[in-house]
Amino acid sequence: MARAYDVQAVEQRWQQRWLAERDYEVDAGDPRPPWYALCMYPYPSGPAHQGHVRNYTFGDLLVRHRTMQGYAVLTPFGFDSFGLPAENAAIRTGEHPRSFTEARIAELKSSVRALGAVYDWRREVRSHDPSYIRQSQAIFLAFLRSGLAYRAQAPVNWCPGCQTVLANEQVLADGTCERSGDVVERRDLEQWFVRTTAYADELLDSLDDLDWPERVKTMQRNWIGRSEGAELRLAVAGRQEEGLVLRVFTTRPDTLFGMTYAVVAPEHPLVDELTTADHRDEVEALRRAASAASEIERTSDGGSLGLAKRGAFTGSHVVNPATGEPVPVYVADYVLMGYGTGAIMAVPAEDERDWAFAEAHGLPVVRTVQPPDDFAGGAFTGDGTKINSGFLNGLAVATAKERAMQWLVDRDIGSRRVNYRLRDWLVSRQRYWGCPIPVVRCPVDGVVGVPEDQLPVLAPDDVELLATGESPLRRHPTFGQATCPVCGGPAERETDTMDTFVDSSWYFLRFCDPWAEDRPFDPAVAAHFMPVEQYIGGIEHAILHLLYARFFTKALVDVGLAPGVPREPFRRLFTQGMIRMGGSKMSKSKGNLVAPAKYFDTVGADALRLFHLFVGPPTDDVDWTEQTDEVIEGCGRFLDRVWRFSVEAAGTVRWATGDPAPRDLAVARSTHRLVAKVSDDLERWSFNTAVAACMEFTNDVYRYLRDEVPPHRPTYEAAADTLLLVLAPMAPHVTAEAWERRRGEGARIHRERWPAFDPDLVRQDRVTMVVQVDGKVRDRIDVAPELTEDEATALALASTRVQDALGGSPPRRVVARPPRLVNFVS
RNA sequence: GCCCGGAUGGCGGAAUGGCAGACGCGGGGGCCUCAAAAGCCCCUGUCCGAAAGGGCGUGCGGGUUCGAGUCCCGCUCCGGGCACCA
Repeated sequence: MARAYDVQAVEQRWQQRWLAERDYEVDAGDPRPPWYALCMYPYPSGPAHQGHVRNYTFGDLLVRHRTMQGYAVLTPFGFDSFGLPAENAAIRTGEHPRSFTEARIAELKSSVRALGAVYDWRREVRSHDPSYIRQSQAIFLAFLRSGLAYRAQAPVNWCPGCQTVLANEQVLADGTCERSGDVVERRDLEQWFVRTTAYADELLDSLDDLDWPERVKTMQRNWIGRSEGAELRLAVAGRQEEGLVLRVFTTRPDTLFGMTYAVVAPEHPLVDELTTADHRDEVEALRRAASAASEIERTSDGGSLGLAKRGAFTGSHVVNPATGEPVPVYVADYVLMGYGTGAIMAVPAEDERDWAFAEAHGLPVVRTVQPPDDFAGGAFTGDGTKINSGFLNGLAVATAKERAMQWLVDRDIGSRRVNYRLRDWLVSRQRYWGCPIPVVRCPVDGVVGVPEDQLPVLAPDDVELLATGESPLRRHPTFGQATCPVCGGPAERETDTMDTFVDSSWYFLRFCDPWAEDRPFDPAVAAHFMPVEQYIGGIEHAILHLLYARFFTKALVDVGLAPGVPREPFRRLFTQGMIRMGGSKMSKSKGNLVAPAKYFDTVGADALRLFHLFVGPPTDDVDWTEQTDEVIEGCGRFLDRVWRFSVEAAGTVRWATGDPAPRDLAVARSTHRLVAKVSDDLERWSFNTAVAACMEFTNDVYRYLRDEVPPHRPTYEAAADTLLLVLAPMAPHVTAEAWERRRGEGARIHRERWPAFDPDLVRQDRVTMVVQVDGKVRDRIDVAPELTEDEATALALASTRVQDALGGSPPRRVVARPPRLVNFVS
C-alpha cells in the first residue's frame, strides 16, 4: 500500500526523539498537578502481543491527553519478571532464568517503544532486581513483625505439574491449576501465610467508594464472601459431663427445629473422639477416600447437587437444643474443614445439600418453613411462614432468624459470628525464580527474620533446575546454611520463595520512588502521586491481583511503611476486552498470535493504534478476523488523508480573498464542534466515536478544500491545526511530524495545550426539525435552533406533506419539542 | 443452579425516550489513466415501484408513552463470573 508519507522513517524518528527529549519524566516537585496513569505490570513473555498493544494504546492516549491538559502525568513502566515460565524454559534449554527473562524484557521493551508509547524510563522497576528484592523482603519482615505474615501447618493445594503449593486463588473452580492445568492435590504442609482475612471487612466495605466496573466489584465481594450467622455449641449426647461439644456455624438459626442430623468434615479434629468402635472402619474408609480425593472430586464434581454424597455415621449423637432430641453425627466430605467450624447442623428441609445427603442416607426431614402450594418438593430455601418450630411458629424467616439468634445467645448456646469465604493468602512457593523469603530457622531462637542490613537475600546462580521441579534452593549445597542473627549459632535458611503476586502487590508504590534504598519508597512522595488516577488492565486480574494489591496498600499503611498514602491504591479501574480469534482468546498457548511487529513494519504503529481505538468500545472483546487487516489499512488510509490535508494541501490550493463566506464559517463551526466532541469522548472513554468524529471532520474539510469555490485560508489553517491536536494522543507519530512541518523545526505538538472550543460556535445555527404525524416522519424542515413551540407548530402545519398525511382534518394533539421535532396526533 | 453482561445492515459498530444504521470494512458505479495501482467523487438495511413515493425493520412476546434500539414485565439464545462456603 503506497502511503502519503514515509511511515517507518517518521515513526522511528519520533520514537528516538521521545526517548531523548524526556518530556514524560516528572517528579514530586513538579508545579503541575499530579496525575498517575498506570497499565498493569506485564510479565515479560517476549515481544508485545495485541493485548499489550491495546492496553498501552489506551494508556498512552491517556498520558498524552492529560499532559496536553496540563497535568504532570506519572507514567512508569516495569516488568513482573519473576515467575515460572523462566524456570520452565531453563529446564528445557539450560539457559539461566535471569538471562532468559532479561532477553524477554528487552523484546517487550522494544515493541512497547515501537508502538510509540511514552514512559518515564528512569522509574523502570523489575521484580528480579536486587534493589526490588531487598524491599519486597523488607516488607515481608515488617509483616512478620506485625503478625501479618505467619507460618502454619495447613492442608494446602499442591500442583504436581508446578511442583509447588498454590494459593486458593490460583486453583480454578474445576480443581485444576490456573497455570499448568494439572489437577491440584491436597497436602498437609507447613507454609507461609499472609493475613488477608484481617482486612476482610475493609476490603469489602471500601469497594463501595471505588470508581470500578461494577462486575469487578461484584466478583471481589463474592470472593470475600462475608456471611453473618450463628456459631452454636451442640452437646454430644451422653458426653455432657466431659463437656464435649460440637461447634457448628449456620446462617439459618431459624431452622434449628429442623436439624435432623449433624455433619463434621473428614479432617475435623473431633472425628476420632466422636467415632464409636463399631463405626470406626466405615469412618476410616471415608477419611481415606476423602484425603486421597483431589479438590476436583471433592468440591466441583459433588458441587453439582444431586450427586451421591459420601458419608459415614460416627455412632455419636448431638442434642438439638431446640427440641432436646438427639440427632446422629455423620462424617461427610461435603462439609469442608476450611470454612466456619468444619461442622454443620444439617437441615434437609431448608438446604439443598443437606436434602441430597438425607435422601441418600435415609435421614428424616422436618420442614420449618411452609413452602408455597405449588412447590415441587425438595429443599425449600425461600421465605415463608415458620412451622414446626415452637416459639418461632408464624413468623417470617427474617424475623425468626433474629428471634432464634437472641434465644441462642440468651441461653448461652450460641453467639453471633461472621464468616468469610476469603482465606489467608498462602505466599510461599517451592521455586527458584522468585523473591526468597528472608528468614532463618534457628534451633535455639526459632524462626528469625534476616536483619535488614543483611538484605537482600539473593538466591544463588549455580542451581540445578530439574524436570521434576523439586525445589532447587532446597537442593543447593550451601544456600540453606545460615547463621542465626540472634544467637550467632548455625541456622537453617528458608528456601521457599514468595508468590509472584507479592511483587505485583506494591510495584505501583515503588514507581513513585524507585530510588529509595533504605525503605521501599518515600511515603511523602508516594502520598503525592497516589492513588493511581487511572489503572488499566485485563479483566483476568479482577480478583487476585487487585485484591492482593488493595490488601498490601492498606497493610503497608498500617505497619508504618506508607503513612499518608491513601488506603485504596486505584481510584479508577478500566478493564479492557480480550483479543479473540476463531472464538477463543488470542494467546501464545493457543498459537494464534498475530504479532504487532508485522503492522509496525507495514502500516505503522499509528494505524495499529488507531485500529484498536476505532474497532469498538474499549471494554468489548475484539474479534480478529480476515477483515481485520483491511480495517487496519483503512486506518492507515485515514492518516494519509490527514497528512495530505494538513501538510500537502496548502501548496496546491487557490485561496479566496477577502472575508470568510458562510461556508467558511460553517467549517469554523465544525472545527469547534470537533474539539467539543473529541474532548467529551475522550473523557468518557468513547474512543471509537472520537476517531469517527475525526474521520467525519476530515471528510468534510477535504471536500471543502477541493470545492471549486476557493476556501478561506485562516479557516483551513485552524481546521488543520485542530485536527492534528485532537489526534495527537491517538496517532502521535504522524501528528508530531505534520505539526513540525507546519510550524517549523523544533515544534512539538505534544507540548501544546489541548484545544479549547467556543460554546457559541459549537451550537448549530440551523438545525433539521423532524415533523411526524402519528409518530411517522413526514417532513424535515430547516429551522433556527431557538424557535418557539408556536413557531415550530406553525412551520410544521404549513408543510404540504404534513397536510396530506393529516388528510385535511386538524390534529387532535400537538407535541412540539423545538427545535428537534413536532409530532401531530391525528 | 445463582449473579453479571450482551443481541442493531454482508461485517465491526453509532444513536441525553425524539431523523435507526454515524464512522469504517466489504460491495457497486463514476472521474483520472494508454492501462493498472494509488487517489478523488457518488451510491449501498429490506421489500414494492420506471420514478415520485410508500410498506417493513434494532433476538421473541406483551406493556408504558404523542413517540421505544433506548424504560417496565415475561421468554430465547450467546458470552463471562461464581458454584457442596453451611
